[in-house]
Formats: sequence, structure tokens, C-alpha cells
Amino acid sequence: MRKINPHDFKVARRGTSREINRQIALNLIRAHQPISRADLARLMNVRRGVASLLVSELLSESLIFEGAIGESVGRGRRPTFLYIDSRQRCVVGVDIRASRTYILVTDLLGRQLGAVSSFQTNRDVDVLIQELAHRIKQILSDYMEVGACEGVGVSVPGMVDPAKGRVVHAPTLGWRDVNLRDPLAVALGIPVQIENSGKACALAQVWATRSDVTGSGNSVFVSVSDGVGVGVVVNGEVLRGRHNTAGEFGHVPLSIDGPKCSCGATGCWEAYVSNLATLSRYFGRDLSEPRPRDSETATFSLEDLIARARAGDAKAVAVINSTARYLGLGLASIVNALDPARIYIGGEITTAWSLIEPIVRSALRERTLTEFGGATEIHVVPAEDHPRLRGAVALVAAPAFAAPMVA
Amino acid sequence: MRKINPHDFKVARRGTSREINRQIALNLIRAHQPISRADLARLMNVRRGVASLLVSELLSESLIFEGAIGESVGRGRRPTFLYIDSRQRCVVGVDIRASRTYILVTDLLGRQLGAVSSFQTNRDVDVLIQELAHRIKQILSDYMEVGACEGVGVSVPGMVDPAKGRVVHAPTLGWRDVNLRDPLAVALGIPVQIENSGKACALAQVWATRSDVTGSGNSVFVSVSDGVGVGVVVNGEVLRGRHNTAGEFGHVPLSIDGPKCSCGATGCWEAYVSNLATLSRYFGRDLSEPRPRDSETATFSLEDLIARARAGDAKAVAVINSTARYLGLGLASIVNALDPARIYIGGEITTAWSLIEPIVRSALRERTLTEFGGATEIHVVPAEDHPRLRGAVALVAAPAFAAPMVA
DNA sequence: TCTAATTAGTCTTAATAAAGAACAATATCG
DNA sequence: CGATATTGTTCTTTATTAAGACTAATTAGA
Repeated sequence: MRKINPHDFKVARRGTSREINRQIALNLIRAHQPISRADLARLMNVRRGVASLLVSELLSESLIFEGAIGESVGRGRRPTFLYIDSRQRCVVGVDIRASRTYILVTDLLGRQLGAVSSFQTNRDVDVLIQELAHRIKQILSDYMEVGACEGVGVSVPGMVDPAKGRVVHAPTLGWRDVNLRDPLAVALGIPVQIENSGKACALAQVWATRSDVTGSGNSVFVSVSDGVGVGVVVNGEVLRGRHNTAGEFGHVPLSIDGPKCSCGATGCWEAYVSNLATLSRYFGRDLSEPRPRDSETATFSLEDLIARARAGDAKAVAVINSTARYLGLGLASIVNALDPARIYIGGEITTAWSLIEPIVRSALRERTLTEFGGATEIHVVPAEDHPRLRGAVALVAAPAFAAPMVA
Repeated sequence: MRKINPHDFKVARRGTSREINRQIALNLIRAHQPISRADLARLMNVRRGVASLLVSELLSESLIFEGAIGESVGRGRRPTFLYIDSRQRCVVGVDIRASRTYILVTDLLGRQLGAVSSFQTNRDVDVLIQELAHRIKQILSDYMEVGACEGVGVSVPGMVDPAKGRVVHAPTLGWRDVNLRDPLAVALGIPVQIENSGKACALAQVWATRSDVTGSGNSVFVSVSDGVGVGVVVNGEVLRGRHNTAGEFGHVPLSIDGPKCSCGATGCWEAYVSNLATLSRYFGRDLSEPRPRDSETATFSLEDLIARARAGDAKAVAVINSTARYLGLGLASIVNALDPARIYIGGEITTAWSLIEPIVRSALRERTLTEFGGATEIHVVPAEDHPRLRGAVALVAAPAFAAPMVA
């Protein structure tokens, strides 16, 4: 039961019905391709005539194309299959992280077109934009004309205002109120969209083409790395909040008297489960201390710690187990607050999922109110899926498929 | 950018545009009544002819009626004013609480028709249903024929499945998987809707007619009493979650090593700020101890404590101040998680708002990530507004005004 | 008092949508 | 080969918005 906002509504015009059904048809083709007009009509529960009309409109806009004539199963005329048209079109996803920046080229459905490339992130925005523009142009020229690129999506670890195209605050990069979108768009001559990395990850799951991920109208993506980023999806839409800061579960406390967090507060979930927090526990360091420069601990990563745990290092096992417990306790807060249908979780710690899963699950059960809540589906998203990059791609590729705004 | 769910969508039919515009017109009349057809057309940005057609449809369904001829401001024909038709129609709201049960009769816009009545809650469901049915019938007969009642909405302190009409678990009432809706509907011969009290409070704000409350597409209602109930509103819709348990911020921890909570866990926000928690701190009792039966502490309420604080009792002041601080710290979790445009807060503690506001606000600032978040609007909803009762009423009165489901 | 201007509401016509039916082309099966 | 089933197109019917003409009511001002 949604209320119509009497100060901001959209009346239905002559073309509104058509627009709605057009988008439904497009989404069904996306989800079921290859598909015939007749099957489309059956799925939509409309007459074939209507489906034909919608299809011809989509064809004329080159959003879809007619492929080979299919084999007829029973008797009767053989169907002509329809496909989303991604020929000579591509999308670039960029994932800016504190240490490195990653680039991926995909088609309009987010299917990978080449290998992921990366380079060291230069924290000077202007330099980074120039380097990005240069590398993207080069990569695009390998695949097709640069003009065939529909746009570039960028995932940024920090607070982003996508409407204005600005990075409001990105602590790990030292950026504050930086215009990232427009200079990059000018340098490339292609539209650019930017988004917070947690929300980008959530987007990636919403718009994933694999059928087993779709249908999750309410879900949450938890990304554990240097910090903890969370993207919340409600009714198939990423929750943005009044000031673009929704989803900061990383700074919801486990214990307000807990360890100091990079945000200035104490006891944030992030201060217990981030990679830095886990490593600090292993080295018996305080999280607030500057990271020592000595050779061993400076380069020692969470993967190294997990390797030691697998090799039998008792202290490593204990540290990882406690991270797992804190992880579950924090997930419980998410379940209590939002009761999502599914939680996606990504980050280095998930490479140890087989070790930590029972601990995470039992901690989750410990603090959730109901049996159902404790049993909330948890899906691990491996790093190889590149959720941030795929979310960045969705920023550009998805709007063509989005539901029209109505009422 | 919302994704169309390819497994659950609604295609636009012939009547869909009309349905959308009809609901918009109805909502505008609700928001701006009295209003003329011509003004309606101007607000909707359609020709007067279209508005007239929509209006005549609404008239024929008796959803609205033509009232007096208005005064014309300049020259020209005088307008006929349109109003939501609530003549000979009413709605009953019921608020079941652990100690007492409250009843309120309103019109379709939630305008109070009589005084709030109440009686002691009998925890035996069957007995309570019979008593409720009896009292509602009696109250209705005072105003008009019982048949003119559109329905009864019930707010329940606990986990509710509105679709099935069942109370899944209500600890303070000792109910578990109780069918409340159907027996009451049978006993009354009127449709009944039930909802969790936190979500009901949020509903009340969403559907409030006062123009200064509307327009808050994203908001949160925090109700502090025996427990802490939270209702979350996203895009003008109450967030329900996969298992109807979304919004349980009361059991998000401040400190996992904190005081024992009634839910079995430790350190929940509720265990710091509920009325019981505050009183327990005052009496130096443990929250988990059974409440003593001795005359003084058994009947001593939060209002009494606030009165003592206002009278200068230093201990009372200290206890209330610490509750205020914990309140702000917990609100910070809500702001970090959801970044709502506005927070509504209700409960006995708000009678001391002038005392505690600065403390709540500074605690909120302390743990929010941004200046904006720390400045999130907080609106106190006084007990006299009866948010639970008004939310219960909205369960019945609002569906006629809800946005149609589309795409 | 009469006239012109202005507003409200109705009615007619055109454009565009879905709903439905009919039909041609094509394939399978007996 | 003929009956039957399926795909895709086309045409008619019905419903709805859009644009504008028209009528009625009302007021300001000559």
C-alpha cells in the first residue's frame, strides 16, 4: 500500500500504458532471450497483436533484434527469436579503490567482453581522470570504435551524489566534494555515471542476468574489505536515503565502548570485521595506531592470514573465528532492521567461508528475534564476480530497462 | 531506477491509465479539499474535461461528493467544491496494549469522531475478542448504524502477519500464532485489518491529512514504551520485510555486552531506553529481575520519574539524561542505516523532550557520519495524537487512496 | 443597465492504446 | 493429402487521453 505523493506525482498520459508494457516486454526479452513474439505474448498475458506491436517498436529503436528462425517444437510456423541488441555496443565499468583501479568492458547485459585490467590509483583526481580516460580509450579501441560505448559507470568507495556527479567524501582516497563525473565525461566524450561502491554492489545483484539471483526485491549486499560497505535494495530499487548515505551499517555499533573506528566513533561494526580490524587483532595492534612500516606487517594481507589459518596457525584461526562471530552479530542487526529476503556478502574474508560459515550463522541466530530471521539466506559473492565492476556497468546499462515512473 | 520483476509484474490494461489518474485525482481532492474540478485539472496538468470525467466516476462511486458552491475570487462562474465523502461512514481503530486496549472512531480521513475509550486488556484472546466486539458495537450505535462502519483496524504490540490476519508472536501479551482478524470480523460482521504497532505508527504519519506531515517519502517512526517499536517508510510505503519483521531496531545493540534484554540477547537498544530500562536504572535493579511486587516500585511510572526530575531529584535527572543519551546513540544507528528524511518519535519519554532534546541531538551527532545525518529532523508525536490508533484507522481507510500496482 | 471578460463545466472530435477476431504462412501428424 | 496446430500480421472494436468548441454563470467596468 503506497501513498501517492500529492506534491510529486506523474499522471498517466496517452503513451503511459504503452511505455509500461514496452518496458515489461523489454525486461521479459532480457530475462528469457531467445524468445518469440508468441511466447512473449503468453508471458505477458496479452494478445499476440499487442506483443507484435511492442516488439516492432523495440526493433525500430534497435533495443532488440530478430535472430535466427527457431526450431518449432510441435507443429506450426517456426518462431523468429528476439534478442537484446548488444551488437556494436558496450559499456565500461570502473572500480576505483584506495590502492588500485579496475576496468572492465561488457555488453549491455553485463556479459564480460575482455579481461579485467587495473592500475595503481593516483589520489590526485585530475591525474586519475586523465589516466582513466587514456586507458579506457585504449581498451575500447581494442574491441570496437569508442563511439559504440554507451557510457562509463564508476564505483567509488565513499559518499557519492550521483545526481550531481560528485564525490562528497571518500576518506580512503582523501577526496572531499570532488566533481568526478563531468571532467571524465568531457575527457572521454561519453556519458559517465558514478555511485558509491556498496550501492554499486547491490545494483549488480539487482540487475544480474543469472536467473537464480533475480527476483530478490528486498536484499542487502555486505562488502567487507578495508571498510564495510552495505547496499540495501527495497522493492527492486537501491535505497539512497535523504542525503545519499543510507546503508552505512558499517558504523552501526556492536559495542559503543568497543575499538576505535576510522570514522571517529568507537565500537562500529566495521572496527570489528574490516580486514584492517582483523589484521590488527592478529598483530595485537590498536586499530587507531598508524600502520607500521616494517616489512612484514605492512604487506601482510587478509589472504595471508587465511592461508596461515588453513595451515593450522592457532592464533590465525582464533582471530578469523572472532571476525566471523562479529560478522554474524552485525548481520543480525541488518536482519533485525530490514528483514531482507537475502544477504549477499563479498570481500576477502569470504575466501574462508567454509571455515567461518557455521560461526557466522550461529552468531546471526544468537541475536535475531525469530527462527526465520536467523535462517535468512546468505550468498557469498566471490571476488571473481567483480560485483563493484558489474554494479558500475549496471549504472549505465540498466536505466534502459528500468520501470517507468508512474503515479 | 527500479527493476521490473520478470516473475511478478502487472501489464497495463485498457483501464490502467484511468485507474492511475483516478487515484491521483482522489488523492489531490483528499489533500486539497475543498477543491473545484477546474483547480483539480490545473493541479494535474490535464484538460478540465479529463478532470470532470474522473470526478464523475468518483462521484458515482460515492468516494467524493459535491458540496456548496464556492465564492469566486475574481469574476466568472463560481466553482462547485468537491469533498471526500465520509458522510454516514466511519472507521474504528483499536490499539491493543499489554495493560489496556483503546478504541477510537474516525471518519475516512482519520478525523476523530468521538472520545478515545479504553478498557483493561484481557490476555485470553477469545475473551478479548468478545469484549472488543461488544464495545465496538456499542460505540458505533452511538454514532450511526453499525453497517456504516467501513472496517476495524487493530494495532498489536508484536509480530503480525497482516496477509493472514494472524499475530505470530506478541511476548507482552503471551500470544503465539493467534488468529485475531477472522474471529473479530465474524463477531462484528465488518472487515478487520491487523498490523504491528510500530508499523501502524509509521502508517499514521504516512497517511496523516495534515499537510505539514505529508511528503515524507522516507521516514521512520520510533515508539518508546515498554519496548521500542520502529516503523520504516520507504517511498511512501511501510517496509515489511520478508517475514514481516523489518524495523526491529529495538534489538540492534548499543553494546553486545550491555544489559540483558527481554528478547534473550544482551545490550539491545531497547534494554537501554525502554521505560522499563529507565525505571530499572533509577531503582538500581537488573532489567532481567522480575518486577518487584512492593507497592512503590510496582506502580511507579516513567511519568512519575519525569515529574521527579522536573522537581529537581538529581538521581531522576541523571537517569533520564542517560536514557536521552542512549536514545540519541540508537537514533544514530537508524540514521546511518536508512538516512531518513525525518524521524518521528513517540512514547512517554517525549513528555520530557524539552529537557532531553539537546542530549539526544548531541548523542546523535556523535555517532552519525555526516553533518546532514546529525541534523536529521526529529518530530515529537505527543500521546494525544494517538499514533497507534490513527495507524490502525489507516489500515482500513487508506487502501482506497493507495497507488495502483503497476509494472 | 448593458457589455466584455473570465471562469466552470460539458460536449464533440481526433489520436492512441488494448482487446479481440480473422487470416495467411508454415509446420506436423495421421 | 488433409486435418490441425502454431506463429505472426492485420483489421475492427472499444476505451481513454488530448484538444478545442461551446454553454452557463458570474463579475468588472463602461
